[in-house]
Amino acid sequence: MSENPSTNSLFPIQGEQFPKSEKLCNVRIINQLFAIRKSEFVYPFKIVYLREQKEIASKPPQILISVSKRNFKKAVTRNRIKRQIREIYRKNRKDIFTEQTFVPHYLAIIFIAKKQESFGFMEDRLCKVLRRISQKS
RNA sequence: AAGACAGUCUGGCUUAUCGCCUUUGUUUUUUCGAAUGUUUUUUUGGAGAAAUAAGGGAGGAAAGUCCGAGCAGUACAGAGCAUUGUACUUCCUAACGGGAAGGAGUUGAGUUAGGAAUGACUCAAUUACAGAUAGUGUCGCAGAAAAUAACCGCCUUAUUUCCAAGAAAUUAGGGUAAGGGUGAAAAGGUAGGGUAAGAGCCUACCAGUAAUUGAAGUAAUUCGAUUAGCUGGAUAAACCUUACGAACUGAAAGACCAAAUAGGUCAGCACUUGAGGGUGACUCGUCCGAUGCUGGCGGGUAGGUCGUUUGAGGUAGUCGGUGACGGCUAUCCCAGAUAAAUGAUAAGCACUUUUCAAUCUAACUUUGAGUAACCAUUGAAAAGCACAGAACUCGGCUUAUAGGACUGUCUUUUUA
RNA sequence: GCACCAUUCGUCUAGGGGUUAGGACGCCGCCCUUUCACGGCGGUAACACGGGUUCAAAUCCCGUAUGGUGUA
Repeated sequence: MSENPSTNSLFPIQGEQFPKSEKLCNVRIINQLFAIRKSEFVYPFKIVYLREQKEIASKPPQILISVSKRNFKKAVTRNRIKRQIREIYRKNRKDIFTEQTFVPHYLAIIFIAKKQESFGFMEDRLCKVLRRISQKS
């Protein structure tokens, strides 16, 4: 479609922007997402995803990030983990989701671990899970 | 100078790459309305999106949700009961259970008076600090007795036994708080008089209570005087009494806009003799025109704006006040998110600790010099760099907190 | 966000100013039995933490920590 093969039509202009339309806020869709429960797991991430049938994804997926209050009591550490996960997703999604791969409509990234992990470790593992989802058909 | 304790203030910095939220300006674009106009338009206003430029973007506790207010809705004549909170005095404050200054009590240290008990003064810490003589309740164990004290003891009267009298003993009664190994607490303390034995029964001194009253102080209270009965345990963070206060619910409060009650089905009513709708304040007129209205069942929607960040506001100066704090003047606008923004990564600097090396020397071995601790300086490496994230907004309190700065008190050492 | 409750042996609990802090299940030892189980006897082990009131606190009051509940 596009002349330049490096550009991705899902994330056309500035590939590393993260506007509000890519965040999942609707309560009904969240309930639907967790009712269906299609998921992948690689420590320390569990990913729940949903793709509506008969539709080809033309928009980038909406995501939500969840860190349990039970495992991390303090708001400061929860906020930091969520920010790190958001940065990893923002930097790497362009390479993972393209027109040729499987693109879900909605994603929930859940952090399962009981202690904080290093940024490099989390980046490696999160890319691995997202690639596994993108290989599906 | 070091350490401990208490209080006040502060709570890292820089660069690069990629981002998030918000305010304002410009450009492009979508949509809605108004005017002009009628193939194509132009002007203007509102709302949304994108790009770009500039500005701003967590705290001293944002935390706990322990108090007090603003604000909003509901209720409400007034007063009382019930429930519940507070409690030395004066002041500060919008208000407070907060704060300031003062008073009193308790504890500790020092000085001093004294034979001692103890008193006086100074300093520090601390106190939910009204009432126990309005009433009710409770006070385990021990102890005679735990709050209307008589078990033992002491004294005495009557009776009986022995009997010259007295003494002793038995039984019944009376008086008596001086004595009785307890206990957290034992019915004012000491001395003298007094008595059958005793007792504030009386007297002196001391402690305390009540009433009247003088002086100082705004007051709490302090220093005194007179009289009285002589004395009345503790507990109100037991019930309670007195005084003062509290209506209830919380921004998920509340206000507005948009969307929605379509189609279906059941029952009733009206109707081509014109139902109903548009235009219009209404009627007439005119246009559309066959189903319309009411109720039930069932079905369906759940988003946005305001509230919301200009406020008992901040900063600086100055004046008043012992102080909390207040007045005046100047100046500034300083987060506003909504399943949760204020960041992520990398590098460097600063700070702290540890280790190593070098310099410096006390000292030692010895007389060529060598080995060289502590402190300090320089360099390198490693580790650490607190507590913690706004959710309508303020005033406090409480709790957490690496490192740094300042002030006060106490202790130790050195010098004079 | 707001409102509220609880914390006692390893577990579930009683006790609401004066007890040796009681009970059940568990664990340990002994007896019973050829052995195990059942049963009997005995033992072990607890008032979340820090202050205060009181002669005396698991209990009353204040603060902290932890866990939980309700609320659209």
